[in-house]
Amino acid sequence: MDARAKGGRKAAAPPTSQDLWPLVIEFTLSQRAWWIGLCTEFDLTAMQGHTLRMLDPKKPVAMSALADSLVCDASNVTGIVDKLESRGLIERKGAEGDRRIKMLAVTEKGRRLREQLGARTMAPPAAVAALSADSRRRLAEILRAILAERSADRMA
Amino acid sequence: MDARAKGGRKAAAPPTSQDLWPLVIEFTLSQRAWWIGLCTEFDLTAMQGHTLRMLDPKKPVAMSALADSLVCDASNVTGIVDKLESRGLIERKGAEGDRRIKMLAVTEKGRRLREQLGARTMAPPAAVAALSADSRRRLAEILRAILAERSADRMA
DNA sequence: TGGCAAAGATTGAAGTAGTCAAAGATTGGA
DNA sequence: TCCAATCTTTGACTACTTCAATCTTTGCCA
Repeated sequence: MDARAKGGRKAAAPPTSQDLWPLVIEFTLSQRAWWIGLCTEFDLTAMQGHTLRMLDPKKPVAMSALADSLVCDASNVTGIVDKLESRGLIERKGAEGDRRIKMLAVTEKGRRLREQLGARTMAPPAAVAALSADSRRRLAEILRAILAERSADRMA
Repeated sequence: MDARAKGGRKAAAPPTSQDLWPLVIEFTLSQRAWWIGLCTEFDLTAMQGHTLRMLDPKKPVAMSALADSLVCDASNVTGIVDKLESRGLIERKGAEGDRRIKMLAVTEKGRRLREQLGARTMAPPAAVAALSADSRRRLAEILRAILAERSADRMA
């Protein structure tokens, strides 16, 4: 709305990076509500949804690895996994060589739910589907660059 | 990493919208950790940060309006506002004509903190600053289109 | 004008997430 | 064998979330 107030003509002057970035921020922050709503449809919390999204049915991972993926404390993962396991969506399995480790495997039931969630998540909005091949390539490059920059920051 | 595994040559074939959208999702979900980290630097939780971000120092809003902005329950706002108020960052004020309403005003201390947070939030990553004017315009158009689509969904 | 429904904010209860510190189990190397 | 390191869990505490219930105030209307 601010954008329109400032002059939302169809093809306005190119925004400066100072103007563009707030739009990116607004966009990403607005995704929060969308993701929560989507997960709720599947009776999942946002975090449970993230967790299911991260787990690859074909490749079980350790709890600690999941904690890294979710960028949260290992102790936190215990509770989240508890809930998903009690619903029969995933299960803990002992690791081959190391009995300290619990590997997380997606059950068949979990796999089906995960697939449905994924289908809804990945359905591109019409605005994306309508992009030209060139626009898509550019957007992909930009997003990858920012992602790389961000994760470099995290390492530092 | 999957992207690279699949063939991350510098100027690859344009991604299909089926390929692009997951990247957008990955991007936005990754912002969660970034936002939490940023807010933590200012001793704010993510939600308190959102709240301060939403409040315009020049234009107080009602609690209920804030609840709408944050897409959360009104009862939730009470607690969040309590904490920010106890730190002297915002304050409740009675509305002119309606004594039911509490208007939220940003204090001078809050305004300064908000400004610092905003400066950090809005600092465009190098990847964005480096974009051509044309790329910036395209990206802005895309994001606005998706935002509009999403909010239309919410209304429906 | 007196009464009542609706609106705005708060409270309380219950559940989910998040951190940190400490403990238990297991491993691997000195 | 012993001991430090690793992986997971537990416990205590705070924050966020929703829902139902409450309280005040407002606005309508009979």
